[in-house]
Amino acid sequence: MRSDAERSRRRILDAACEVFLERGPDAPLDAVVRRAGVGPATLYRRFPDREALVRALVVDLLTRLTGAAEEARRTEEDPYLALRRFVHAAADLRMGAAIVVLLEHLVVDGELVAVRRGAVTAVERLLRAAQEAGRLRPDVGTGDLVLLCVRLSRPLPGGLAALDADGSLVHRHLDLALAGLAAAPDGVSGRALGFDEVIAAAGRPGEPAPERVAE
Amino acid sequence: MRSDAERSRRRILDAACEVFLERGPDAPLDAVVRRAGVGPATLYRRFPDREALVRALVVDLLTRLTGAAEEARRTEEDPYLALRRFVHAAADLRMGAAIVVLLEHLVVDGELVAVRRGAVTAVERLLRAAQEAGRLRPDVGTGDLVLLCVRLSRPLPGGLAALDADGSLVHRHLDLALAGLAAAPDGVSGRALGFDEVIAAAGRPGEPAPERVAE
DNA sequence: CACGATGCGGAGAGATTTTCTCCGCTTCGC
DNA sequence: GCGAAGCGGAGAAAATCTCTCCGCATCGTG
Repeated sequence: MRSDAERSRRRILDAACEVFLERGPDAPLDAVVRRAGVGPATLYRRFPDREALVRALVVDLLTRLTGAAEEARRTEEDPYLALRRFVHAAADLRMGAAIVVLLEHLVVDGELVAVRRGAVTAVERLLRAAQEAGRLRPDVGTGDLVLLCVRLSRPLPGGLAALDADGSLVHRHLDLALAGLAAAPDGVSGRALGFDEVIAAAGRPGEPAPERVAE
Repeated sequence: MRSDAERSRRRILDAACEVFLERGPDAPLDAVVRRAGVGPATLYRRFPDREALVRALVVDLLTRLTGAAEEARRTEEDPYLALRRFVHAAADLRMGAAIVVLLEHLVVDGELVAVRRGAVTAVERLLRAAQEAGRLRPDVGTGDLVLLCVRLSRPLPGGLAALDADGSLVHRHLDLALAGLAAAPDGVSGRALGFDEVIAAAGRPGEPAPERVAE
């Protein structure tokens, strides 16, 4: 692949990530094109239809996410700090987009299942280590962690986004939430949420579709 | 106003709240109509244009929000518990919508300023009381609180929304975040964010428009 | 209970937005 | 420098959105 083609591809994926985060998975591809600063033809040449783009984006993000989790585990001694480092990295990767986009209009094929499993495993390992070290309250699950990341890493709506132009506010609020996840005196309603439950929910967009797994 | 007209109005406002939260403030009014289960003519009869609808929604939500803050202060002895009660009530009111919608396409007129000031004052009073009681870390501001509410009370994207069909997950995650806001050992990056900063950001949608205050 | 007035929903015209393709020019890699 | 691959813009076709007209239903009152 020629270098300019690779550059275009990267630009399109980055733009798609932001646009899908801001406007949902049905956002016009035209908006992606504008954000990426490329011509429409460039997008449609590389990604024949919406599904191809979405699939490429999800694989890209989940792969990098898994990498971030493993790197955090290698880099930090303290399991809690490792988790924290990972969470911040996940926010920078705009983890929310992977989820937003994974959920709708996407047939889950073998490749996707594999990539997803890699990410799930890596995150579960991080969380469990932090809990076993007693640095994290035991009544939170991986699902809680992921959903908090999704919620906190989505861009703020409208003009509020300007408050966080450099992304530092996301990190501040992640820190606050992490402080809540650390062993803390207060009781919390509900029960720990597992990653598997999140995945199961991801499979059924509205009501109808069951987890559409091809093969 | 006839009783069925009142019912329609309520349905439309509730639907608009959800739709704007899910799809942003530019969501087609057609979607609001479908969600509300009314005919298009009913919406356009009651609200001549998008602005009228948005304005009515914002006033409605901010008024109820202020009421919730004051009620929380009256009901709970402990200032921290009062704050907590309020935050949960705000989530139920889908506070995010007020903000999302306030930010764009809305000329801030006298009525809006008044309603907004009422809400700001009530919330600041709650937060300050909790901090003075030493129940809340001093390095968080009203802006932090509001932004966390906005982020946590927005509906989860796509199929994930099913995880929180009854809204209990929002409350669980608010509890977790509140535990982080309570006086806690961990350091947090950044500085306390004031409410006024959020409001200022609210005024400028993208880059261009200054806070467009009529009168 | 019946009547006048108010409100409602559906069909659909017109405007706008979105998708997707063709083609002449540019850029890359050898 | 030359061939091939890639790029952007213009624009047609399709889909979506906005908003109105009108016949029927519902409400509140006498």
